[in-house]
Amino acid sequence: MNKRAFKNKVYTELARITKSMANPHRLEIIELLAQGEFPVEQIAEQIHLPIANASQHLQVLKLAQLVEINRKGNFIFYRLANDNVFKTWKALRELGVERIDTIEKVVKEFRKSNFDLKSVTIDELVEKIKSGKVTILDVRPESEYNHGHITNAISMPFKDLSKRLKELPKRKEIIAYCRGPFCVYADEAVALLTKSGYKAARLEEGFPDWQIQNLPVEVTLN
Amino acid sequence: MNKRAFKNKVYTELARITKSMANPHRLEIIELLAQGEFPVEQIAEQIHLPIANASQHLQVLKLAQLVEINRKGNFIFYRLANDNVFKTWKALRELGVERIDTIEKVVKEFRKSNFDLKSVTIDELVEKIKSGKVTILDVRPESEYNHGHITNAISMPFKDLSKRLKELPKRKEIIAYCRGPFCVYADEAVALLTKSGYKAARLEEGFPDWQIQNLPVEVTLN
DNA sequence: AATCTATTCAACAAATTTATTGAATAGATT
DNA sequence: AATCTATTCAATAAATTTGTTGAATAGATT
Repeated sequence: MNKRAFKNKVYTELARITKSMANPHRLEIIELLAQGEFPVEQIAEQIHLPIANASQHLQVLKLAQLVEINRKGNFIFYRLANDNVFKTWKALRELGVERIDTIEKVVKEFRKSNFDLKSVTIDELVEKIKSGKVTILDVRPESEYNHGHITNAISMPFKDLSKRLKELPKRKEIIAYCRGPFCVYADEAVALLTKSGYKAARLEEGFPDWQIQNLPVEVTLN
Repeated sequence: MNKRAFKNKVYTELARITKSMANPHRLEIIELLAQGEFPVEQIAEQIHLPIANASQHLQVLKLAQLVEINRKGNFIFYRLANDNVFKTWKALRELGVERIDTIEKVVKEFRKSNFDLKSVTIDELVEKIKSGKVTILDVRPESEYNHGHITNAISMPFKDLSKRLKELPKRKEIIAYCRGPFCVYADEAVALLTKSGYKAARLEEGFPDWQIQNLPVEVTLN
């Protein structure tokens, strides 16, 4: 094989992988699968897509070896093939937020007009944990919490939050987190908490960003 | 704006950026521009593309704000817009090498059948530098060396290497590097050096990978 | 073995991406 | 001001990607 044929082969393969990510629905699927494993039907529901279409996008990701499957009874669960998939999505996400004004603007405007709330970085949360006085709240659906969460975080899915407010301490600051920087559960939770007299802020990023930094996590066994 | 409209907007924008990278020629252009800035004609020549076609690909990257231009006299020089572009390319590259058997296999086979040589990682090179006994050889074209190189590296573009072999010490180990893991200059250099009785190995990755880790670099002023 | 059901497949039209060609343009240089 | 030239644009055909529909399938469950 000559030099040019070698390069063509390598870059064509890399473009193939890049293409498999280059679609809004597939990026959203990747972000979702960073939370754990899900059957097609749940993925389709989360992403607001017809099942057959979600399945097609999943085939694309599977063919590119970015996701793997795991059959349990009647259901086929999809999951990310490994950490590098999330790392690449994270790099793309950060590139987009930094480079494309539209994204930063849309995120800020959405947050501001709908919530206007405070947020903390992962580093800031680490400091708060060291100093002790903080309650960490996981507002994702319970199955995602069970699959992995920040050590000592309390699970309180957003849909249950209003009923379970009393369980939370009034004095300690509450940091709510969810799937990632574009996940709205944490915004909604902080808005509700603040309105109800709690001191609360959201974590800017999500659980997978915490996990990839090798910060302490727990898994719920069953 | 509601939740779904917000997410659609964000993921569509991120997919737009991803699409702008999702092409073999554009990935190769990004890797080249990680070495410095180049006019269209040089880019086209390096990538083996008609100029009009290279220009079109550059427009795609410019529209996505991944590259910027800089006019000098009659020429328009293209460069990466910032570090995150290289970081994302690096993430994609590592994902590809790890996930896609074809890539690893092609790289290994190409190296083995053509050269069968040794290589060292960036961490290993750092150790070798500490212990003193190593010569670092930059075999990229001189303009790329001038734009930025590993501190204390000697510039000896591969095309001049055979004439200038005598300038190199026989006893010290020589580590040659070039643009990145798919760049062949370093392989060719190590093959020639080894054949001529020098002790040589290539750096697995390239100068931009060194630079992004904040390891010591120099720029040639003029 | 028959049934059930989550998922995939197949086929199609619409939209997008790509390479090629030759002409147009912007902005230096003379 | 005229010329030169590196780069971009415009137009086209071919190839690829996308969403939709309804049927097919594989593998549990009964």
